[in-house]
Amino acid sequence: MTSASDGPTSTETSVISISNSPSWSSASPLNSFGDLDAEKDFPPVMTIKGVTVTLENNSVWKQFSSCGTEMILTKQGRRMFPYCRYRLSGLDPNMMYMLVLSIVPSTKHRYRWNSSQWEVSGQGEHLIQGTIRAFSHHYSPCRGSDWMNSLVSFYKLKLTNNFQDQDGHIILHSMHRYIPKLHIVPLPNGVLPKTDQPVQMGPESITFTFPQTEFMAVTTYQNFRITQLKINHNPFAKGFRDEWKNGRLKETFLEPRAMVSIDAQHVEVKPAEPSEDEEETDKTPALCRVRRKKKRINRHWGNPKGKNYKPSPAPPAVPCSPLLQPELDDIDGLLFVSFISKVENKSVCQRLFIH
DNA sequence: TCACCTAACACATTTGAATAGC
DNA sequence: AGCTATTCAAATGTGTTAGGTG
Repeated sequence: MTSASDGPTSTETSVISISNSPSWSSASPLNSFGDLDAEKDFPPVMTIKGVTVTLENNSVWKQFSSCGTEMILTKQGRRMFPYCRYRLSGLDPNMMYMLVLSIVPSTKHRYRWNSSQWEVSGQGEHLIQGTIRAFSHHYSPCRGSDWMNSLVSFYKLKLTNNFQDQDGHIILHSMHRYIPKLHIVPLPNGVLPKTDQPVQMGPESITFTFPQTEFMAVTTYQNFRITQLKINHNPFAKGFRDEWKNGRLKETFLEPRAMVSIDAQHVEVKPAEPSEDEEETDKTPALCRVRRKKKRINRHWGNPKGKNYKPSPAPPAVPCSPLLQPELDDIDGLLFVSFISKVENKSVCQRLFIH
């Protein structure tokens, strides 16, 4: 296997020519957009040309998409949550493949949040000269057998609205809708293209798009229900969960006219993400965004576990390809291995050329 | 005034170096 | 000396929110 360091570094870019255009998607499961197909149950498994890709954390994506997924953009780059995690099968075990994630606009419009839902506010920003960045999995290229033996997680991918970004993050426009696309690019020679050389996606290349992963890029969360889901699912936001339980924020946020009933299935918390433990989500009535206009609260977060708190030790790793340095993902009580190197965890960003 | 953006903030988690014990 | 376990601090990832900008 080629180590991650063999690929382009975070500051290097290459160009991938892709024959399938972003094709403005009309399909959207986003309730807050008022789409008719919001109730569709998008399958977590797709098979194209004998290659099957499973959206491994589909249950979480479904919960988010039912509310209208939002992803925060920051200048320094923000990780996606939920992130794209796939399981692959049907690849040629001995063939080398590149796995690339691109995030393309799913509509031509710019949006604005109007009390309880998104509405079109005008023409969307154009792609700069038809090029967008794509995130190459840092173990690319890798043998088909290696990709198939482990989960493929893109959780290192970061989103930014900084168009001068030099860190290799995916650059998006705020208040625009996007959808991630997974590109599987076979490399018959096993040679990673040079960073300044276009990577031709031939007819054997495959692109997978899961409609439930569509999201709105924002700089501040607009839909209160999304904030609640993020807090409930993301371990790094655990510190905010108590606030929902003790009702302080509930009282602060809730205004009768803004309340929207929340379906029980939308707040159901399943242990699907690396964190998810966990107690049932508060059945807090959802409401549209109400910005708090009050003095900053001097909060006492207080770690109940005290200074001596130690995170639980990582369970034993599931055997995987000896070529890969495993990283554990704890999902649904099971352990999976994803291609993450603690040593070489540079994000690899490439430019994707769309014809 | 409004919509949107930015940066500082406080917390949780992760990571790795330092230390102790065997 | 070498290995393992424990402790601690720094780095990083979160959502919050006051204030800035156009």
